[in-house]
Amino acid sequence: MPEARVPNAAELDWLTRRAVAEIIPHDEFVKALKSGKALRLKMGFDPSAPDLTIGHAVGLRKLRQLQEFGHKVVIIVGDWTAQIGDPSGESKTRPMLSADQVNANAETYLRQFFKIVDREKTEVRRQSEWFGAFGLADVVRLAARFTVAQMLERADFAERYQRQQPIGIHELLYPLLQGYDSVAVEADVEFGGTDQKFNLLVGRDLQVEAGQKPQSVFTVPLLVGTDGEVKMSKSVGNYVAIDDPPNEMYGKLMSISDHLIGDYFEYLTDVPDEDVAAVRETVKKRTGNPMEAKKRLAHELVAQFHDATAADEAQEFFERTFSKGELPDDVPEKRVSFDAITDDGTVRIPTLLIELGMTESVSAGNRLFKQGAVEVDGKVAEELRITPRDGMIIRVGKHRFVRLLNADA
RNA sequence: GGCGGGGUGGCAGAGCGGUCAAUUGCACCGGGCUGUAAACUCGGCGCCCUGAAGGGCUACGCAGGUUCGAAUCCUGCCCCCGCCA
Repeated sequence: MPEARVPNAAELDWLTRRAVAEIIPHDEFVKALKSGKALRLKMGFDPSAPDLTIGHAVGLRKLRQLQEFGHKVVIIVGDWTAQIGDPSGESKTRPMLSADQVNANAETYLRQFFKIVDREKTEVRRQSEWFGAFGLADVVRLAARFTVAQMLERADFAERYQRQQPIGIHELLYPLLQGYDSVAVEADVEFGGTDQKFNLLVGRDLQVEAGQKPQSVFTVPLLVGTDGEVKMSKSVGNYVAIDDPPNEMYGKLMSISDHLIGDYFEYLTDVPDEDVAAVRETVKKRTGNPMEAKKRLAHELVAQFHDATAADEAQEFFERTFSKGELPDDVPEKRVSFDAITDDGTVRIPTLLIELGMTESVSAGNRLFKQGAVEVDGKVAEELRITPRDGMIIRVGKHRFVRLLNADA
């Protein structure tokens, strides 16, 4: 039997409390950790939306921590359900995907996944391995294991039922399929956000049915998005992507609501509990500038998802361009043919902005000009037509700038 | 199968023959204030013609029709939702 290192008291506390919402049953999980057996940590994903946000990172970090003790992650590609999609069209989160799309998405997803999780200690499985051979009889047999009342226990089903909103029969099936995945891979623990609790619990029942030891359910808190209002998600747009480049990631983190700072530190960094508590206190009582805490947070996270150098540079970039309003060291350069865009030596600003990819339409460019948002070489443009010059700096708004180069030269 | 409600800009949601490129809120963009936080405030927010005045084009599920004129009325079609069976 593969062995895992047994955590000491402090480590155990860290693993089971920090960035954890709930562990069911808690005692069993702790016992398993202490047994020294390498556990199979299951997590599934839907390959229809392959972009990972730092919200996902909360759970992935936990997986990584457990891997450090020798446990094994089993990641399941939900390829089978993704190819069925959602025929009712009720849910936009389950479009029907072709096999090629699924593969491409899965690859993208895993590339990001392994930025945090250790590939060497991970087993990648596909749902189609077991559902490919499933027949109608198998599905009915699986469904027979549950009652309508049980399904209605799930919060969002209950809510929709009460509000008399439609619930597709197939939607009732998805939790069962996900639960069956646990049987198929013989999971010891399944991970997910708190919104996944019900689905994760289904796995336990099915495992018992199949004569397996039921998995523990491990839920992590849902991260609130940068707007400070609702759960971070790509569709809402209030997210920081794991793949965001350093400057962008740093900037987005600097713009989060103050009241999120504590949670972000707690869920996404290894900063000690005392420090997190101190940050919360500072923000709450306003004994210091929350901006300083945010800078530390942003630096921590950029270092984590990129590296320390990138974090330093992003911080420098931020301070320079936003705090001081200066130009950054490396203004992006854009080479444009002056001959092609000019008319007796001058060019209209909207035309130029489109050429530089700084705006979409002439109308939009005109608006920006009228609003005084366009700066040429550090001065607000007063005239609609300007004479382009090699090396000229064009700035739109507070932080979009380009160094114009003549492609004809 | 019967009865009723509805499809409008990224979303929500007004308009119900001209003054509607379409009220309003959210989101978004720009200016101000600032800590690229929140709050606030001012302006903008289809595309194009000469930055304004002015004009043109496309747009209110789809296709036709009535009318000088339709998002608004009529006909057909498609789709959604609720109630009853």
